Amino acid sequence: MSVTIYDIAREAGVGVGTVSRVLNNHPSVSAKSKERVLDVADRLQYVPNAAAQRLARRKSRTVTIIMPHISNNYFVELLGGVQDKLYDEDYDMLLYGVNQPQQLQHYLRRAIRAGHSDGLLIASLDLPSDFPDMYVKRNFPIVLLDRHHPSFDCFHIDNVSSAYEATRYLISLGHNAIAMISGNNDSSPSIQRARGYSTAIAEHTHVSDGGIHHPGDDLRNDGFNRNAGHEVMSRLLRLSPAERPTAVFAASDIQAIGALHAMKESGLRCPEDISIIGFDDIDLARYYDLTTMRQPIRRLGKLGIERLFRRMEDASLPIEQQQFTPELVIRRTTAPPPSRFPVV
Amino acid sequence: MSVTIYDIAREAGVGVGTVSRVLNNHPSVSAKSKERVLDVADRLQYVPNAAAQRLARRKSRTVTIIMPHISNNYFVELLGGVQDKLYDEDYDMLLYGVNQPQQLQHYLRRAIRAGHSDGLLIASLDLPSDFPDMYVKRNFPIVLLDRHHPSFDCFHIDNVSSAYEATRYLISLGHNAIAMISGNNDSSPSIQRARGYSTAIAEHTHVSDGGIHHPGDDLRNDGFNRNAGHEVMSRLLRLSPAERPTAVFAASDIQAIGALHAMKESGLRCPEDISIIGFDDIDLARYYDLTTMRQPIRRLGKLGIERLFRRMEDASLPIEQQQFTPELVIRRTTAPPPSRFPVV
DNA sequence: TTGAAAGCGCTAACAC
DNA sequence: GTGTTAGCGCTTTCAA
Repeated sequence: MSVTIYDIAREAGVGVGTVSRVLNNHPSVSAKSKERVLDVADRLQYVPNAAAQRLARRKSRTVTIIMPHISNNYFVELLGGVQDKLYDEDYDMLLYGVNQPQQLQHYLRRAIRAGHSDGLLIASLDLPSDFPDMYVKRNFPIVLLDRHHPSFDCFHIDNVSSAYEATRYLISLGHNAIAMISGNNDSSPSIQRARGYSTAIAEHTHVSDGGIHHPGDDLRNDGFNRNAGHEVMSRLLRLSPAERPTAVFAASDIQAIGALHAMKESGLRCPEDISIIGFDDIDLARYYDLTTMRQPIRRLGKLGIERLFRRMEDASLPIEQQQFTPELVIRRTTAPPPSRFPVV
Repeated sequence: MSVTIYDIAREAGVGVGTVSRVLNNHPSVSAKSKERVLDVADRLQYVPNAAAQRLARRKSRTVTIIMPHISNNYFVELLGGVQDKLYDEDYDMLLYGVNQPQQLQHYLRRAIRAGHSDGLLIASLDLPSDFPDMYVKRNFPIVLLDRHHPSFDCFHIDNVSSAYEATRYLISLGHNAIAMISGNNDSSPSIQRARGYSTAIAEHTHVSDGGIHHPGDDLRNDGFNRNAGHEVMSRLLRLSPAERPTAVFAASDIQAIGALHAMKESGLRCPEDISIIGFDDIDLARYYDLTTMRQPIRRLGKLGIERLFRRMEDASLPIEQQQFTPELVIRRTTAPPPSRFPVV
């Protein structure tokens, strides 16, 4: 049905070896053969069969990326850092979006099949406990982003100290009734950020802890989604003004944005009534003038993919792990607290 | 190096045909063989070679998606509608993000190679003029999203009539000095929306056309970006109050938001001083209380991928083209014009 | 039901 | 330099 190198060989009066050599720019072919082959290939509109190439070369020129279901700007940015490199290297990108933990298992199995892809980038996903063993043994090139594991190359941030710093900033503004909007209780960044928050609160005894609040309804993306932020903030806003925190630390920008919407719906102003600080500095944060902790998201993506290429070349490389420290970006959703007992 | 069906066949004392049948759940195998093969496969930790399967089956179980460089919520939504279906069908998704027109050519060539993917979804991208011929002939399954072309299945919206309606709405509010913030002059939605605008203006002779203004600086994403909206609006605001339009139609929400920021910086209020209507109804629109034309983005993605699967099953299907009509969503950035000659 | 064997389309080693 | 040939690992037809 479709034209193969045998067709070209026959038409051009050469062997398939020569055709293959020409098509792959192998040096040892005469100019004459080269021209003839190229001519015929062009005339026949030859297009190589990708599956056959993969099988024969034992290389797929494809990289698999597994990340939470793309429903979120964080991943848009991460991918941005990855795509350019792939284009430069002429590699394809196979993308899996994970909704539920079970899917991760499924995708992992697919991803490491021979002939499927040559390397794997896993972002923002905790590995199943039985996973590392199996894959470390296979020695399949894997790089982790936004997560840490001793057996793999990792590029991630220090969640604990960043959350600590974010909370400290609210305290430094004079807030002494602070609460946290957290994510799902079993995602590691969520846990780590909560720990940083708690440490900061504990160190300042004059600050009352408004608690760490987990979303109940929408747990997509580990609770790092807009609905979750909206839901939790709505809960906080139902408290009496005296019980209500004057500042809130959201575990992610996208939740902070949900919280901002909840405030707006309740007729409250940010930062006049309640200050909000987020985490990540996704693109949207700028639009919302959101104070936040900036993660070098795009940079993580870029470093990760570059490392993956190096590892695909040389599987015996020593493991590389890099931790980054987010920086505080002050915008306009944080301010000193309102007086709690206004003159009547 | 890695274990093949030959290894399994040998160990299990059967032929490779039987192994293959067992692995593919072919009905005619004895329970005994089945058990033995499965046992050995499990013990040897067998994983099939994807490239070999593709070559032999002449199917890749992969769908390619080409869209503008993902930098934008629009595409997050679109992909959301696509991924679920792919998971259900157990297909892989190969994703290409296009930055510059030349990349599109490159990706198209890759995508239609045999053994690469079984179908192609192209979103929000104008096809190169020489493309259709080549691919129509090959009969490769292709579905277009957010664009129209007579030779392919298409799911898109009626840009002309929506822009017309948006403009009419401004006129109905009493505005008679209106301008448009447009995108890059060679993207088709940009052109179509400008046409709808012009038609509406032309039909109302008492309305003075403030012109169609294209961004000069930032042409990313066809000019559908925040900077572009900001830049153009700033230009309009430098006009004297008498020359200034009282209402503006922005070709996209994201530009409208840039325009809103420009107004704020100039100390002007929306809608009191100038009304603004956007286009798309992205997530942010709600937050900014932006009046806009709502596109069924997620739905387009879902319909597109479903159609693609049907076409992959049956390439001889007649072409299906569906055009949707965005709906007007009235929020709070539009109002009747201020009196143009206020009493001093 | 099952084994043998012929592809799928390409690469690469080998001999000339 | 170039043709021939043996894989790559799997599916599927054909006989038995």
